[in-house]
Amino acid sequence: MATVANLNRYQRRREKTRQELLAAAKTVLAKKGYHNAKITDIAAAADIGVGTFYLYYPTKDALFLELVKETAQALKEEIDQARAQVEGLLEKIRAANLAFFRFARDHRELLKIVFGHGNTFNELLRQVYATFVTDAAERVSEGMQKEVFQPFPPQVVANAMVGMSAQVVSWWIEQDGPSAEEMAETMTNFVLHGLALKPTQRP
Amino acid sequence: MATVANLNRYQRRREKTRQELLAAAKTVLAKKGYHNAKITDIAAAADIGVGTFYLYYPTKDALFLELVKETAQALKEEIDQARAQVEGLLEKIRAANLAFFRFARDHRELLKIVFGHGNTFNELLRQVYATFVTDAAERVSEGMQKEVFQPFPPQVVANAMVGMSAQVVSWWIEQDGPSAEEMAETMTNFVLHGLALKPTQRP
Amino acid sequence: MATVANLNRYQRRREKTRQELLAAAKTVLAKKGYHNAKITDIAAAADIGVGTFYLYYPTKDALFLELVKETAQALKEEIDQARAQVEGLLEKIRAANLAFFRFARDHRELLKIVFGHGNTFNELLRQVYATFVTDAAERVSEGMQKEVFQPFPPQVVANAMVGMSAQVVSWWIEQDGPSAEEMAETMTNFVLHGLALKPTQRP
Amino acid sequence: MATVANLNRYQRRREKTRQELLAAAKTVLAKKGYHNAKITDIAAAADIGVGTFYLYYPTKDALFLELVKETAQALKEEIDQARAQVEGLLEKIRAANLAFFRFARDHRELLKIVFGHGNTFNELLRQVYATFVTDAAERVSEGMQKEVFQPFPPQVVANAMVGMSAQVVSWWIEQDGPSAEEMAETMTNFVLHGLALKPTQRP
DNA sequence: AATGAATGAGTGTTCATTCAT
DNA sequence: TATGAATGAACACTCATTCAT
Repeated sequence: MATVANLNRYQRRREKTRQELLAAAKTVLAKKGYHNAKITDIAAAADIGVGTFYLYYPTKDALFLELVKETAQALKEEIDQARAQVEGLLEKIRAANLAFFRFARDHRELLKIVFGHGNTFNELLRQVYATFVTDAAERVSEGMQKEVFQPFPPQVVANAMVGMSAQVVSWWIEQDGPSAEEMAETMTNFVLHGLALKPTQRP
Repeated sequence: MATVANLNRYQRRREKTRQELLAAAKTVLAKKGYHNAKITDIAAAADIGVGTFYLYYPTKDALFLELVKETAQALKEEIDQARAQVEGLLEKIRAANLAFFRFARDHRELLKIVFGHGNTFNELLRQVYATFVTDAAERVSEGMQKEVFQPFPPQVVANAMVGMSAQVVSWWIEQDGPSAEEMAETMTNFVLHGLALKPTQRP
Repeated sequence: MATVANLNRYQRRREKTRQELLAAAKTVLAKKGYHNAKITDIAAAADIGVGTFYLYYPTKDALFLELVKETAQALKEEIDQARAQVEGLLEKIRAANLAFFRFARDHRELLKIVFGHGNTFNELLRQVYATFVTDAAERVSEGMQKEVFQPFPPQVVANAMVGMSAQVVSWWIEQDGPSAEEMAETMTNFVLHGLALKPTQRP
Repeated sequence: MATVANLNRYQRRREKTRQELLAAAKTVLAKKGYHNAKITDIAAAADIGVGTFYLYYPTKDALFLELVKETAQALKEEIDQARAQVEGLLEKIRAANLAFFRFARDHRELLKIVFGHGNTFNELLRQVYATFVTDAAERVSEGMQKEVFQPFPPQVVANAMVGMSAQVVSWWIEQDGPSAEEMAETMTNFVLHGLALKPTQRP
């Protein structure tokens, strides 16, 4: 009994500290980014000693890893659940997207860690992407004015186009897969006409 | 005259060294990534002294910045040019995509720098993205088998979907813009039906 | 009575824990060496809490000190006893040596702690000594073949010579005693002819 | 020419710093011992920056290693040379011993590093050894008074006996070699009668 | 008496940048 | 202009020890 009680007491304390640490880590990482967030900062924010940090995470990387993995895991679960609630592939996509953005809305902080600042590298990428997004947005707007494109929010679509291009190409350059021409064709069709076979059930 | 000739000689030498330096930097950065590429490595690869490096670039970041900006600039020019060659917004998109992938094919090294490894951070994101891509690819394949989706290469579409989601959401969480519901709606429509108003001129 | 019984019980418990702790410490220290043996390891091996360790020893050093002193004490007692059993100085030396090696045989673990690994410093010394021992062993073997030296096991004699030299010199460099020449003379004579006045009673 | 001159200039600078660093390291290590000598101390003593230290030695251990190995090497060379100068195995032993103690006299600092303080471990061993040495010295003195032992300086012989026992036993406990009884016999004979076959040429 | 969570001073090492030559 | 030796601030991590329970 005593032993059980003791264990529980220690466990409770540990769990409490763990929670505080995690919360502090989230805040600090979201604000400063991985590289600028020093262990000292995190420990200070959690109001614990530096050494204590290392009772919970073996390295700084490990903390970051857990945070990112946990976020990804949580997001995936939300999406899976949302998808399971509805019938039909198209409906599932709609549900997944909704879950995704709701998750983002509710966990801004976590996502800021994942897409985090505080890194020369990321800061730079952000700028470069921004350039392309701006450009894309103009083209898209133009297309909408001329009534060639659907009336989407141009910013959103522009970001979508840049994001998909970047990801696809960063995957592709490591591949010995399709030719540049095939890739371009695929992407063009996908962007213009989308995934759905029948252009019907648009709400 | 002699002065001019001298100046030219010096200028030529300077320019030559700068080029060698840039070339060496590309190689080293592509191989090791930003964080693992030390100034010493780059200088050694360019066969110049460390001190000399700083005669050409004020900081390590500056070099990286130039490299990335230059890449972005070159890419943008290629795309703009390609776009200018053809008529019609849809055609322009096709042309842009083609230019984009051709550029990627011809400048793998540069792109590897931009999407570079050698960074705990990026390695991690890569993994996380990979998880989502795998998942997405399965859904997409399923939709194609059931003839609900267009017959695209699933890998490509999956990467595209993950990339666009990540970019859009990372833009959105910094915004005070559309609600999660609106975003989800937009993205769903965009993914399903694409940008084009009329689903006609599919080749 | 009850009080005495209680005290005894507590004392007995305390003594038992102390013994377990000491035994655990011996094992861990012998295996890992002083520097690599963490208090946590020792406590875990003794199946007690870290804090409990400090109820028995004020510091890590104190534990080590006790262990070494205890070992030295035990060894000394064995030797003294053995010496007391026989008559004659030469016999006493023989008895002491015998007791010494029997103690070593029976307490390998303790001696390993004293001459312990797990220490950059000691590892290094060990190597350096080994070099000299190897060299000495060769000379000694040569002398035996030429029948200039007694037929001892060369390895043993070589270790003895290196060990005595190291100890003597490390004592001497702190001294303002005999000159180098005198020291050399003494050591040479000691090594060649030994301590005994008459070279008789060799068995 | 210019290149050669440059190289030489840099090389000269490097060599100079290297020497200063080495000298400073010797002093600091001899005074404080390995563990208490911080890189900062050594760098400060050499009047260089911390970073500079690492231009010459990859780690703190490496410095220590080089110092010890170098010392051992130098000592060995001196001894070998001295030995080569004379004929006869016994004479060679005498010469080696002389070289050894002269080296010690001339390089106290280096030897202090090797047998260094500043280490709980060593401090302790020193004490324990001292106990045994004191004891041994008494026995030896007694034997001399009774004219059973040669008239050696008791301190020296006592240190020699403790040193050889420690080294031999620390070698032996790692061995599957001779029995305790054999070891004791060997050591006794060696201590009493020495290495030489004929007890003649005593000066 | 026993526990183990918490502590934080202390240190080896890195590397972008500077500067005397 | 070119060099590379020198710099030192910065930081992650360790672990013996304390102390509230």
